[in-house]
Amino acid sequence: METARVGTVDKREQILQATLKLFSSEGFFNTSIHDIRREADVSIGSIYHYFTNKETLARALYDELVDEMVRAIRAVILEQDTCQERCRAIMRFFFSWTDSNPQSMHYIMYARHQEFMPEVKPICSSEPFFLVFQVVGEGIEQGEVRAVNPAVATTSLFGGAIRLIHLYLDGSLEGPVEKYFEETWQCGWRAIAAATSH
Amino acid sequence: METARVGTVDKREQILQATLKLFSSEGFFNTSIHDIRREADVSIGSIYHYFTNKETLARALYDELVDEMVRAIRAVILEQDTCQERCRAIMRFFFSWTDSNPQSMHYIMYARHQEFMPEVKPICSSEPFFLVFQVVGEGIEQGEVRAVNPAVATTSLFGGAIRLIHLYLDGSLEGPVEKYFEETWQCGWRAIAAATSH
DNA sequence: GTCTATACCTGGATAGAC
DNA sequence: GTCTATCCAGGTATAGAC
Repeated sequence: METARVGTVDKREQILQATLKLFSSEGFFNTSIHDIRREADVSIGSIYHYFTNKETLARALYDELVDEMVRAIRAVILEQDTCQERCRAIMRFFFSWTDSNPQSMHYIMYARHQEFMPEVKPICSSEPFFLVFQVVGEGIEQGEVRAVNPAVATTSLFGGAIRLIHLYLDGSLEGPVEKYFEETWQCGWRAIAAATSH
Repeated sequence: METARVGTVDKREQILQATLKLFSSEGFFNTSIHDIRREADVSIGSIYHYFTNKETLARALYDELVDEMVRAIRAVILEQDTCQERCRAIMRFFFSWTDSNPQSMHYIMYARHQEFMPEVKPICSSEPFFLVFQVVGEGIEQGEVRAVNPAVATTSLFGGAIRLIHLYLDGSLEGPVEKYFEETWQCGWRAIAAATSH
């Protein structure tokens, strides 16, 4: 962690950036260490100095991005009070992050992580999704959300947004994706809102 | 196409079945031709007799499954009259197909096809999804569905279902997935139904 | 049409100089 | 810490017998 940061950007970060670019556009398996070496403009030796192998590199990148997402969701939960406000802010974050950082979103949401990181839990049962699941679960308890299965409620609320983001990341939908936010949110919330809420 | 089918199951089919099993569980890149050879209990020579290369094999499997899906959706469209009935039947098909044929569903919906079939269109812009898109679009024109962006309407209606199916295929949700159908459908339709419809 | 044996090469990882 | 050169396994695809 305490690598020198003298003037030039540190190499570790350089490598991670190149990796993100290539993994998100070409995929893990279509990206060789040699490709990363070229893109990052470092030597193979440096890559293996900072990361023990290709999988570790993928994993480090994944963990950083998941962490970033978790921090954002946690912040939202602290700032907002009701389930509705929290979910709305979380969905907005997904949209704005997609526009500002499509590669990160692509890598985190789209890649089949288990195919190259056997030990990692599927993204849908990882921490960010668990947080969202909890928020929705509380909404059910409070009566803000209709009494349906919590998994169904969560997927029904966010499924549309995620699907739309996939469509965009695929190139099947023109961006910026934020312009679809309001409508998507309205649909999602309508799907699960308790009768009193709308 | 006109391969002999004398008594024993033809080898082409044997190979496709083995491929489906391995690709859906291990992924395209983690499955070698040798693995397929072993699983299908044929020789490498046979595989290359029926398929020019690994990518062609993946593609043939993909095309067959997409075709099956398209036929099912087409049948639904013929049988049902309203947008609501059609969408409900299509969603039901997704759920029941997931239960009866999880490997096919996994391969068709989950794999990052573009990573190994560069020329294939992303699944969300492929024919089955286009059919669904059309059905929803007509629903908007007929006033059955609220006047929102058609892409938003389609993803809002089916996003929850697809997400839930992913969750199940990931092993994050216990099956059979059909038990979640009714609730998921209600949420999905509620998301986009015109005011008069419910 | 089916098989085995093998050619060939990509690409992950290491060695070791600086 | 950074680099280049190199090793070597694994995997796709082919050759050619039967």
